[in-house]
Amino acid sequence: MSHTIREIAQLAGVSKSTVSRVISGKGYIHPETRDAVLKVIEKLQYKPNAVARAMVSQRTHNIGVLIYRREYPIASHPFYGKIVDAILATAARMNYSVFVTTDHEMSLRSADFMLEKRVDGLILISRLQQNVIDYIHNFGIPYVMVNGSTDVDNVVHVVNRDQDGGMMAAEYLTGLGHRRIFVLAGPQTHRSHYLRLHGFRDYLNGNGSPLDPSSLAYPQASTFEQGYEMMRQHWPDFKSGGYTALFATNDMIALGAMKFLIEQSVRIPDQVAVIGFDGIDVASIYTPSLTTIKVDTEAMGRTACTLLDKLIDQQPVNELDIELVPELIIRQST
Amino acid sequence: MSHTIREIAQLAGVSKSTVSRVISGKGYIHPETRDAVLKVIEKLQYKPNAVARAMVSQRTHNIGVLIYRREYPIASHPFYGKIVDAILATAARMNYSVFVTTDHEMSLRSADFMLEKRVDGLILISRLQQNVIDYIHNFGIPYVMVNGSTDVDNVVHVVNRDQDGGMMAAEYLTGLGHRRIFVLAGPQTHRSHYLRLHGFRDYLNGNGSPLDPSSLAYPQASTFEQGYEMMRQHWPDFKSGGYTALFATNDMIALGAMKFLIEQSVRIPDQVAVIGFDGIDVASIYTPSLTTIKVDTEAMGRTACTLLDKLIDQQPVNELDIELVPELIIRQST
DNA sequence: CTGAAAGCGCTTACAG
DNA sequence: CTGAAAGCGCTTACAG
Repeated sequence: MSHTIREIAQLAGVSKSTVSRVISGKGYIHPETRDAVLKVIEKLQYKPNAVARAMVSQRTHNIGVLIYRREYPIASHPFYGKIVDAILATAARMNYSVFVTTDHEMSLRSADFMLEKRVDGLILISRLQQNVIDYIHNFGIPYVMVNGSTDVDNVVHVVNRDQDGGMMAAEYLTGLGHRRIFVLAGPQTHRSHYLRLHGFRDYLNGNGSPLDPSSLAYPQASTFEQGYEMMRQHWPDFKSGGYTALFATNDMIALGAMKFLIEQSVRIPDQVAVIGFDGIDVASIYTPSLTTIKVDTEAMGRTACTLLDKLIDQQPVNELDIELVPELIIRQST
Repeated sequence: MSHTIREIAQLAGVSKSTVSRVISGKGYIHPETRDAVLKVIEKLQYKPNAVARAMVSQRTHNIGVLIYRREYPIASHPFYGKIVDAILATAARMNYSVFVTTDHEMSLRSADFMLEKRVDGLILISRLQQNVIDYIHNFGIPYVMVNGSTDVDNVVHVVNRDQDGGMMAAEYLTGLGHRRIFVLAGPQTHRSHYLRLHGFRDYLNGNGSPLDPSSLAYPQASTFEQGYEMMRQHWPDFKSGGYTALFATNDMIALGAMKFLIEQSVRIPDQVAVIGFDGIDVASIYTPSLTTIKVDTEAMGRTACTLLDKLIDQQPVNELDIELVPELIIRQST
């Protein structure tokens, strides 16, 4: 079982204060006293109770990750899961433990959970409801938003340069000689899908070959199933439209569409080149592997952690909007 | 900012004890007093400090999930991530918060982390080092093992019936008429890979068509890359061997091998049928989608949580070895 | 260099 | 039905 500082003190023949001092390393202490105490600690495998420590220091060394997800998956999400992984790794390095929670009910319950637990800070991922954000904001607890859509002033946002990414995709396809490009754009209420489409469109406009509305379809969700379904619905138009390339505003949609194309015996990339966005793992192992604009999820998680730590420490944070640069990854599909 | 029970008491004109009682709902209390207190609580958006509560109740309502992973990913792992998701969902329902940690250094550091945090219990996933397990065991904290390889007595284990799953795969392929089956078996030091192979082999033996050693290859890791690579190495033998089916002891290996086969223009399932094991998401969206023996990861996570809760509550747990039944999912690859 | 005391924010008997 | 007191396991001034 677990021991207390009191037992250690008794066994070492000193006071609790002394034990506390040798553990914290603060204040002077006689070497012999220290050794005696250390010996007892070692023997009893004593570990200071973090709860008691948090109580007095008003610091839990816990951070909470709150992800908005209407449904499964949460942690294992191909995109957000990577951010969580990066947070986990960085947090561990900084000696924080992390609570992972989801807010699927769009309620305040999950937020309450964290707030009651007295985490030192929060990382909010994805498009949480405004009321949840306001709620957390009012609590005055430090937090950082990752890939969020909402504009709250004076808050640290970590996002991807989605518009630039859209332009990169357009530039790449255009450079490959493609002139007839079909686009599958996910829900435009999502900041990412919106910006990616706009970047793509802007580039084409600037290039003198604007995107025709008939070359654009909107899957209702950014899922594999919707990508497949949308491609199926637009297949007749696609075939007769002379398209040689497909851009989807995320990998899952691209993959779904690609599956449909393969099933129609379309040769990729010979007949149709396909490019996605996100850079999830599946994209790299698919057959053909998917060319994509990769978001630096590792940096997102890492940066979010680092900044949150600064906020917790009340250190100044000079930049509030951190924008990460995506990268074009060329694979078999183009 | 956050308030204390003291402030609430003062504003409501009662004692701290009374406030505590209306919050906990324990003991009698005059309706008017209750209303007055509740009003103040509501107005101040007061939330009891969970740390202080944990301190006195000796219950944190936190559980820790410790996953063994030599490297990335941790939470986003296609298989373990699903278990984590199920744990997250179940834990939330039971009012537990969950810490997610990994043990990649095979050290005791991650365990210490949890132990100091005073979680009420631990869920250990995958093949943690024996010393880590012993260490945790000695601490006397309740824990449950999921998909672990180690045999510790008197501990709750939640596992998949891997041997049965292997038999199911063999039975299915045999039933389809396949007689020449090639097998890619992941590291045999892993309990799962070992049992899956044995179940498969046992069935074939019982069926009078034992597996020839030349029909068996061992990828060094249970990864996509290794599956691809092993298939590539054995391709000459495979081609000349008249094989009509391939069984891999997990989906990632199967997928990697399948990619290689597709690249050789092998038609799946017409020329070669492929079956994996695990039931990860990628398997269902691949082209062709992969037939597999699906492990009930949802039940694993859920069961682990439920049992851990019982252990924490000191309730009797009648069964120590929980074995989940896998399911054959037939898809395009067979 | 060391110890006694107060306090972090709660809950839990114990009186009344 | 309600309040005062003790205590959960630590840390932090304050004396000495």
